[in-house]
Amino acid sequence: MKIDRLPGFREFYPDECALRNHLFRTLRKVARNFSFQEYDAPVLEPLDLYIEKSGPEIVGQLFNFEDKGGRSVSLRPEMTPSLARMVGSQAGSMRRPIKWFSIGEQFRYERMQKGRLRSFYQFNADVLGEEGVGADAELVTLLIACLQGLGLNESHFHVRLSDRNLWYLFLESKRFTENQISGILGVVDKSERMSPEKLRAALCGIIDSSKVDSLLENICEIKALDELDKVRDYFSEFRDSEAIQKRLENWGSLFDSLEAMGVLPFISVDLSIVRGLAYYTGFVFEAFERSGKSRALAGGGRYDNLVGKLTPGSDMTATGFAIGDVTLVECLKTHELLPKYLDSQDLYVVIGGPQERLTGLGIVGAFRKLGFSVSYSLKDQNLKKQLKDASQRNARLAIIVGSDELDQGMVLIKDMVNRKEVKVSMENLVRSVDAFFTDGKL
RNA sequence: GUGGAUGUAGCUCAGUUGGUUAGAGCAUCGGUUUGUGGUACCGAGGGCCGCGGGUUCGAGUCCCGUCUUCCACCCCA
Repeated sequence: MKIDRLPGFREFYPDECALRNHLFRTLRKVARNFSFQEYDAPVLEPLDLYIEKSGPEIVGQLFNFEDKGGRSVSLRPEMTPSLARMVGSQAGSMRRPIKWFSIGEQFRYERMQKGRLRSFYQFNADVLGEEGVGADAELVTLLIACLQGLGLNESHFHVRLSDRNLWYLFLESKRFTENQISGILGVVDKSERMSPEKLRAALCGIIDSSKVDSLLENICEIKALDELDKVRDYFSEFRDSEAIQKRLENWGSLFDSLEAMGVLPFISVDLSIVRGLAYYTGFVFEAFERSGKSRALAGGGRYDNLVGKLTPGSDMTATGFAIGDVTLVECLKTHELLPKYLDSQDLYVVIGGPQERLTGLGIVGAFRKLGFSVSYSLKDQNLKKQLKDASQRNARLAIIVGSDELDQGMVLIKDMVNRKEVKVSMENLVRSVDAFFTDGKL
């Protein structure tokens, strides 16, 4: 009986696995470069962890079930709740700021479409225990460095930066209630893909209809602010709101940091970004392809209340982001930024015939002990076949162990790229190969 | 969860208005007389035509169901 894999789950054949490892390797390197520490957490968690964070509606998107002990559990749909628990329960004893990252598989029970499967990997980076904009700047910079590390530059992507706190203060100054504010922000989040009539209708359901027109106007104005100076100008009329003025100072300070770090060209001010769920409390950002075609490459923001909510008594400010692998790989593909030879080896030992086989195996073993990646034919084959194999497996050098040369205590080293061949004695073999891999000369 | 499409060798696809043993290219493996590689030529393996029903003398082809994949909504931590 043929048994298919579960819908939305992925198998990684060697090429795809090599690609995945390339991504992870690069992201790890950049994260360490920023002195973030790697952590990991369970793949399976109590269902309540996610309900507590996001509300009961979330269960519809979870890969959840009951285990044999009758516990309601769920595969993790994201890393943040587990992170918040880990940090929260040791909060008192951890040196701050806490700069952590992880790379892990996440699961969501959803209908699949382009860029969205039921299983995917996320790179997560978070800074906890630092409330200043220094943490926000560090994360935005890290996000940009991660994408740059994979070969993307400012012509490929940008980071749209917004501020949920500024929205909140603005709407508060317009005397909307807490509930209305979160409703309005939900509408702002969808406004890009909503017709004006629907937008109006949605707002009518939340606030007094007499206020809808002026609010719609405000929303349009604010969404149009695409530079720091315009944001400053627009909100400078709120002189009486100390909070808004202080917030503008934060903006200035954040931009100064981003400029000093050399990432300002990647930043687009865009207050239409407010991110779906309500727990974000400050700066939020999403990375997009410049073309604007595909879904977000990455997203994140500040969530100062979440740790305390999940671990009462351990309040801790936090900000973080996640990069998903599916959209990222799509993006790298369209820009032809995937490495060509992910699978290759240093050496292929070509064995002339049955008489030379054991000598050849000795050479294979010796080079493997020295740390080279070495391949060879597992059965006797003629030279032609073996060289073809070596070439198709992207071996850099072939070592040809033939009877004629062996009689003189020699072997041939062949550069598989430019087809040059030299004869060296067995004693000099290791030295010659070493030399080739250090200075590229045979 | 709603709606629309899709499904034929490992991959990309042909397959006439239903009609004999279902085809091609690429890939794989073997060979072109046993010491030199991405080319050329020859050959081979490999398909319950997604699965299950139905209509028919006869179904890859038509009908229904189901699953898969894809697209749009919903949602997007």
